[in-house]
Amino acid sequence: MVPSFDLPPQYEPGEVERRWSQQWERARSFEARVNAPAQPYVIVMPPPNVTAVLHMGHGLTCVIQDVLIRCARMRGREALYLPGTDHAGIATQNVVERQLAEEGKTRFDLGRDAFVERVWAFVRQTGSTIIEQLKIIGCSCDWTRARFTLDAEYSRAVREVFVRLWEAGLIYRGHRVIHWCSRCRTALSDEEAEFEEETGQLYYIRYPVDGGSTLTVATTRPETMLGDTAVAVHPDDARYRGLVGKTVRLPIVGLAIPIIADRTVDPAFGTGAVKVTPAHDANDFEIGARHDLGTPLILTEEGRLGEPAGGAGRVPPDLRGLDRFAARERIVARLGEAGLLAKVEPHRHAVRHCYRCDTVVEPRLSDQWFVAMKPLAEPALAAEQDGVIRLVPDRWTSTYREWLTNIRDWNISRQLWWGHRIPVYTCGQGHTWAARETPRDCPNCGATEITQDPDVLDTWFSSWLWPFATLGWPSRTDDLARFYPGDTLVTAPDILFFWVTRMIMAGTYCFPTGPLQDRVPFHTVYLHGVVRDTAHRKMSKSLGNGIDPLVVVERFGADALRWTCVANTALGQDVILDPADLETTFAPGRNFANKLWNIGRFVLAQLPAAPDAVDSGALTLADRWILSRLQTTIREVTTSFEQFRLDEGAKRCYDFVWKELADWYVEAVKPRLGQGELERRSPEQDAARWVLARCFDAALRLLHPVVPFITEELWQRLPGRTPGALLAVAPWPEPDLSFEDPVAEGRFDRVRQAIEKIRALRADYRVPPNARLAATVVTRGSDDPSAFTGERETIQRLAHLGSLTFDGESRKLGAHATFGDGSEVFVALEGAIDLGQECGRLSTERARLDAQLTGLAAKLANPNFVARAPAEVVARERTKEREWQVQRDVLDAKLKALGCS
RNA sequence: GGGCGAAUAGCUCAGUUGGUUCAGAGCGCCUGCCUUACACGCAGGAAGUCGGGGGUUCGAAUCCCUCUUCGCCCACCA
Repeated sequence: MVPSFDLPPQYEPGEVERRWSQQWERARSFEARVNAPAQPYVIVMPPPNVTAVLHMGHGLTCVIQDVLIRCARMRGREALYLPGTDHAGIATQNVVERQLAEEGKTRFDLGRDAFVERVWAFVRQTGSTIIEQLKIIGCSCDWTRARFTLDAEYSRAVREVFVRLWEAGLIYRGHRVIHWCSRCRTALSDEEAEFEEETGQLYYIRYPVDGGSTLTVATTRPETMLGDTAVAVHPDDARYRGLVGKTVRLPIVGLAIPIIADRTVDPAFGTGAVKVTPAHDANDFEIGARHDLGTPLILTEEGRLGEPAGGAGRVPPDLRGLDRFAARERIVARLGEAGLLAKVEPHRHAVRHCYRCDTVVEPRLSDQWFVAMKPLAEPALAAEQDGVIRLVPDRWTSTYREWLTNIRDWNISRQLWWGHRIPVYTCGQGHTWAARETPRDCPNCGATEITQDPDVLDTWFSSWLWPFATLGWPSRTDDLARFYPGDTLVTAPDILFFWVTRMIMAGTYCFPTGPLQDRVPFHTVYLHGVVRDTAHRKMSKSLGNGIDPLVVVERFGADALRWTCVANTALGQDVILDPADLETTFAPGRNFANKLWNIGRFVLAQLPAAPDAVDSGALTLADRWILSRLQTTIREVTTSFEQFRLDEGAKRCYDFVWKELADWYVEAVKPRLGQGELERRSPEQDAARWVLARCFDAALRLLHPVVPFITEELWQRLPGRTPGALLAVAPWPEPDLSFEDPVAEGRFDRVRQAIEKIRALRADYRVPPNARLAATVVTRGSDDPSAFTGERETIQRLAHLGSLTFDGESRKLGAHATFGDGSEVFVALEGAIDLGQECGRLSTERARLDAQLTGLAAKLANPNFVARAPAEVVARERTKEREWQVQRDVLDAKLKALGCS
C-alpha cells in the first residue's frame, strides 16, 4: 500500500470551494495595490443589474474574465478585476412596480419620493445577491472596490459628464417622435427598442376625396388614423397626380386633410398612398415638417386613445380611453361598417418591442433630451482605425464601424423615477441650465423658485462611464492614475452598442488630452459567444431553458462549471449547453477535477521524500520525456491564453495532465518507486519524485486560472509551502529550455507505441488480462536500441508481460511499428493465442493496404507532385510508402503463419 | 433589403497561416478489466464521401463561386 494519507478517493468540492473563497478574501489576494511596482492589468466587470440573479450568461462572461485576470496576476501584473452592479433603471423599477402591483398599488399611489425610497430598500436588501454568487463561482474580483452606478460618488461623475456635454452644446432638447413604451411609460433609445419579426395585418382604408372618388391608403396601425394630417403620394406617381392639392375626409373623424406629394413615399408599397400621422411615426413627422402639417397626439402615455391638446375633435368620445389594440379593432370594425375598409392582408414586418418588458413600442412625439453623438463617435472610430482598440474576433470591427458611422443621436431621458435625475433646472423666468450641484437660485436672473427636470437618465448614461467613474473620476484619484486606462473588456456582443462603443466614446470624451491610447478605456475588446441551449436558443428565464449556475455548483462544483464554460468557448463562438442533461454537460469538468485530485493523492504520497534538486544524469527516458512535454505545454497554454483561445489552453492542460502525466508518466514511474517504501532512496527514485513534483506543481499553476479551487487545495498540500503562500498569486511557470528534449520525446514515443502494440495484440487475440505472456521486442534501425532495453520494466508493467526479451533479427507473428527515421519495432507475443478468427480480418486489411499503396504509388509517379511539392512532403510520402510496404510484409507473414491463403 | 455566423463521428463541439499532432476531443456505443491515485476509473475498439455542386492547386475540412438549411445583427418601407 502507498503510505496512508488523509485524502478521500473522491474529490468533494463543496467544502473546499467555500474555504478558499473565504481564504482568498481574508488574504486580500485580489485587492489591487496602488503602490505596487508591477504593471497593472485591469478588467472591469460588466456590472450586472442590481436585481439580477446569477445566470449562465453572467457565469460565462465572468469566468472568461476571471481566467484572464488570474493568468495576468500570476504572470506578475498588478491585476484589478473591478466588480459592481448597475441600478438598471427600467428593469429595477419594473421589479418594484410588480411588487407594488401585488399589493394593489401603483408607483403613483406612493408618490415619487416614497417610491424611490422603496426601490432603495429593495436594492439594499437584495443588491448583494449577485455579488455573493460571483464569489461562489470563484471570481477573483477586488470586492473592496465594488461600485454601484447610483453611489454618491458615481452620481457625481454622471452629473459631471452631463454638464460637460451640456456646456459643449452636445445635449439638446429634441421635439421628435421617439420610441415610447406604454407599459413602462417612458421613452426608449433606438437601441432599447428591439426589432422582432412578426406577421401582422396590412389594412387598406378608403379615404373619401372631397368632390367624389376615394383614395385608398395602406397601414399596419389603423388606429393612428385619428392623428392623420395628410395623405401623401409620390410626386411622380401618375395614378394620383390629379389628386395632389385636393383634400380627403378622414373617416370616423370627418376632418378634411390635404393630399400632398412627397418624394419619400414609395409608389410600389401598398397603394402608393400613405396616411401621414406626424405625431406617431418618425417618417411622417419628417413629412409633416416639410409640409407644415400639425402634430396631433392621439395616443396617451398609457397607450390609450386620447383627444389631443387643443381638442380638434379627432377622437370620438366613445373611443377615448380605449387601449390602442382594442381601438384598432373598434376602428377597423367601424370602417368596415362604413364600407371604407377595402381589404386586409397578412403582412410580415419588424415591430419594435421594449427590451425590458417586450411591450410593442409606440412611436410618439415628445420632448426629450438628446446627446449629439457624431462628435463623440469620431474618436471612437479613429481608435479602431489607428489600432488603439482591437476587437476580438476581428469580424466585429465592420459592425463597430458601421454603427459608429451611421450613429444617431441618443435619447437619454427616461420618464422614470429610479435613476439619476437629469440635472437640468428651470426658473420661473424660463431660464434653463444644467448644474453639477443642486442650485439655490437661477444663475441668470437670481430667481429662487426653480424646478428640476422630472425625468431620469438612461441607465446606459451612467454605465458608459464605468471604466473610470468606478475609479473616482472626476476626482484625480490614485486609482484613476494607476488603473486607467484598463486592458481588456470582455462581454457578449449583445451589448456592443449599448455599452462597449459608448464606453469608448465616454473615455475619449472625458479624457480629452493625450494620445488616444491613454484616453480609450481599454485596448482590447473580446466578444465571446452567447450561452444557448441545444436548439441554439438563447438561454433565458422567459424561455425556461436556463441552467442555474448555483445548482451546477451544488452538484458538480464551481470548478466543473468553470471548466465547462471555458472548454466550450471557442474564440467568439456561441456556447451550447444542454439544460436537460446537466450530467453530460458538466460531468467532464467534475471528472477532470477528480482526476487531478487522484493524481494529487498519488504524487503527495511520494513527495515527502522528494529532493529539492536532482542530478540530470539520473533522469530516465520517461523523466526526460515528461519534462520535455511540460515545457511544450507551458508554451502552448501561455500563448493560447494570450490569444483568448481559452478552450485550447484548457484542453492542452487537460491532455498533459491526463493523457501524458497520469496515463504514461505516473504509470511508468510506479515500478521504480516501488510500493510505499519511502525510506528507500535511489538516484532513480529521487529523480522520479523530483520530476513528479515539478510537473504536478507546474500543471496546477497552469490550470489555476480555469479551476482555481481544486488547484489551490492541492497546491497547498505540496511540501515546502511557506505559510500563507497562495497559488492564486504564485508565479506562472516559465518554459525551461534545458528540459526541451525532442530526442527523448521520440524515443519514449517508441516505447509507448511498443506497449500499445502489445496491448492491442492482447485484446485482438483475447489474451486473458492476467496471462503474463512473454514478448520479444525486435528493434531494427533504431539509433539506440537501449532506449527499449532501458525501459524493460516500464514495458513489462504497462503491457502486463511476464517476461520481455529483445531481439535484433527474428521476425515472428506480432505487432509492428515503424518510425519516421526508418527504425522499427516488432513485437512478438509468445504464448498460446487463438488465431482462428483472424484470417478474414487480416485479408481485408491486406486488401485495403494494397489499394492504398496503389494510390500512393500513382501519386509518387506523378512528375508534377515530385517537382512541385516541397521536398520534405515528397520524402514523407516515400517514407509512408515504405512503411506501408513493410506493413504489407508483416500482414503477409501473419497470414502465412495462420495458414491463410 | 444589407451584413455576419454556423453546417465535421449517434450527440455537443475543436480544427489559427492550404502539406508530418488532418480527419480530432468529450459524451454515448461495443469488448475486456475493481491492475498497489482515481469505476467521476483503466485498456482495447467501432464509428465521419468534413451540408450539396462546381472551381483554383501537384495537394482543399481549410481558398474562390454557387445552392440548401438553421441562427444572429442592422435597416424609417407605411
